[in-house]
Amino acid sequence: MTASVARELRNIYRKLYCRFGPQHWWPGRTRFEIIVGAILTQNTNWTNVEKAIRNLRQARLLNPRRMQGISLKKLASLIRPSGYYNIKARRLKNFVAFIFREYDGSLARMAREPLEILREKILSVSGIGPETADSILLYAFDKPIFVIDAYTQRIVARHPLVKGPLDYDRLQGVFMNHLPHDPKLFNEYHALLVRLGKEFCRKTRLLCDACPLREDGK
DNA sequence: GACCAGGCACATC
DNA sequence: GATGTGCATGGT
Repeated sequence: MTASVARELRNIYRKLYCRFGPQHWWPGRTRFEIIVGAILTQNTNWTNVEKAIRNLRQARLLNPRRMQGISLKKLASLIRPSGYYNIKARRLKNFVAFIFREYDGSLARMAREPLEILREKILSVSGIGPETADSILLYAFDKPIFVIDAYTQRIVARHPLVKGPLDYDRLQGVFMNHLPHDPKLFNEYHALLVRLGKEFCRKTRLLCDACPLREDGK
């Protein structure tokens, strides 16, 4: 743990918060809706996910019991706007089956599981990788874990903060080893990084002059 | 019409 | 262990 990295991480957070304000994440009404959103947003624009979630809400499928009872084919057709709908339908089914197998269908019971054990179990569900798992842990269950996504990787890669490889676990360690383990902070920080990424750090664009991190970045 | 979006599993070398 | 590929829609 180096003091300079900790200082810079706080500095970045302060700049982002001053520039963008609170992001009010996750955009979901219930724990289950957040879980569904986390799976549906895999490599997909959020506006497409909103359409799919709207369909699920209209069909009254935004609870584990009801989703368990619907056919894979019907579920896939409802989430079609979110893309990869066949795969994502299976992933939703996998997760629902997991909730019933491990927690008798109770998200409240699931929430009582300690972070490390819960993360391990969620990661064992087929279709749930580290980002989806951590999004669920942080945003649905309020567990203190930092979510790393493509935006975060791009932003850090273009900022002289971390040297060396930027794989998921290492990057997550950088944030978690230098910041207090506060779910509220992790929530806002990740949301702000996504906000920054959407505006200034797309795949083909470098940080431009208007970027709030520009002055101490590249 | 190309590119992109809040990934992941699986095949192949 | 690293790298490549399939999965798919809708907005810019």
